[in-house]
Parts: sequence; C-alpha cells; structure tokens
Amino acid sequence: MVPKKKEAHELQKIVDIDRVVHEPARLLILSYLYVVESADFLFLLRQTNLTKGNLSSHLMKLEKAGYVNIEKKFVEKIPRTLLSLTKEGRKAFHEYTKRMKKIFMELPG
Amino acid sequence: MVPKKKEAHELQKIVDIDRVVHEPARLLILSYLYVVESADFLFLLRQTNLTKGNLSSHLMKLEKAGYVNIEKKFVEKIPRTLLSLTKEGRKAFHEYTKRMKKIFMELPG
DNA sequence: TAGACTAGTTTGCATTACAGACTAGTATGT
DNA sequence: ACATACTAGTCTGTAATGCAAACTAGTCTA
Repeated sequence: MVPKKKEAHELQKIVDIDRVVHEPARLLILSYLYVVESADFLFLLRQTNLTKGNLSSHLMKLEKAGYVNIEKKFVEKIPRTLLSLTKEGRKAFHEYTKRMKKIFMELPG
Repeated sequence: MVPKKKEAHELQKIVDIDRVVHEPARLLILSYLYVVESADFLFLLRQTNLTKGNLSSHLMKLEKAGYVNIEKKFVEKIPRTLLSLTKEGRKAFHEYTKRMKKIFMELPG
C-alpha cells in the first residue's frame, strides 16, 4: 500500500498561494479594481504611489494572467487606459483573500 | 504651504510589508519556528516540503535578516543544524501577521 | 517654437526563488 | 574490503521578478 500523501494543514497550503495576487503591489491594484469596477491608469498611479514603469509592468502581468482587461482609447485627443477586473481576476482575488484569511486565523502570533 | 502627504489607508501600507516574511515559504518556516522554539533542518524539510537547496537558502536569508539563529553541532558524529527564532524574528513575524490581519479585515471580497 | 505636461512603454539591472549537482561523512549489506 | 544507501547539508546555475530611469509620442501653453 502506497503511503497516502499526508493531509496538508491550511498553513502548508500557503506555498501554493497565487503569486500573481500575492505580490503586494498587485494585491493593492486588485483591491482597487475589485471595488471600483473600472479605473484609469492615472487613478491607479495616484492611489498606489507606484512608479509608472512599475505600475505598467504589474498591469501587464495581470493582463497576461487573464485577471485584468486593458482597454486603450482616446478621450478628446488624449489617450486613456481603462483597467477592469475580468471574471477570472475577480475570482482569483476572492479565492486569494479567502485562503489568506483562513491561514491567518490558523497562524500563531 | 506644502501639501501634506496624504494619509495612507491600512491597505496602501501593504506595499511596505516585510518581504522577508511575506514570501510564502519563509512565512511557513517562521510559523513553525514561532511555536516550536527550536527545530532541526530535517524537521523543517519534512514539514515544509521544500527542497533542501531551497530550504537552505531561505534559512540563510532569514539568518541574514537577523530573524533566525542557525546553530550547527554534532550529535553522535552526525551533524545537526538547529534553527530558532531570534527576538527580532519573533517581533517581525508578529508585526507581519498583525499588519496582514488588519489589511485583510479592510479588504473587500 | 521652445518648454512643460499627459500618458504611458521599453530597457536595463540587481535580486529572487528554485532545483539539481555536489560535498562529506556514517551505517549497512555482501 | 567495497559498494550502496542514507544523513545532512552547501553550492551553483538559471529563469523569472520587481523596480526605476530613460525613452516615445503626442498635446497644450506662453
């Protein structure tokens, strides 16, 4: 009989946490998008205090993961980038926070 | 009058979170050390399911941050490495979890 | 038409996390 | 005696990451 894989505690599952969401800067971005439904680049830039380059690369990463939608358009000749959560992203964020809350309840300290 | 720096929400502080603790593998390691007071390399290896190389480098990182103490000794001709939290490490872990709990309470979802 | 501003993207770099190869010695089997 | 397996780690190589500064492209203003 092959030894059954030991049942992992909630705590041990932390190593499998979604790294895309776990990164603090992205968690912050996702938190904003989760509540506002749609935001532009500058709004996020101000709220997060990230640099432009950094914000841009995090958004690209989130897009590649299928978590945010990046829509570029012009408003009176000025380019505007609109960001919004995808259904996937909404789910991922929710899963992540659910998991983390559980973990922190189990955690000592 | 110089504009006062906007008061950051609890949420925004997440970007300043202690990255040494935030890394899932290390959070797991610290959680074990927080409760057992002292553990050896193999114990952590089994509990965490990390590879040896990975565990080793995480421990070195924690040591460099001043969070864990690495004591090497021989027990009946067999080398044994004992790990324990330093006072600093205990404090850092506690601060981290306190901060994260607050953040997750504020978080939507 | 020069300078400043808006709105980002691209590039370069230093740091990470991770696993696999390697070291060094002990215990066991034949 | 010699090989194999185990204990206990460390060292090395690599791909990915996060970050900021430099750059692009166009608009507005004095």
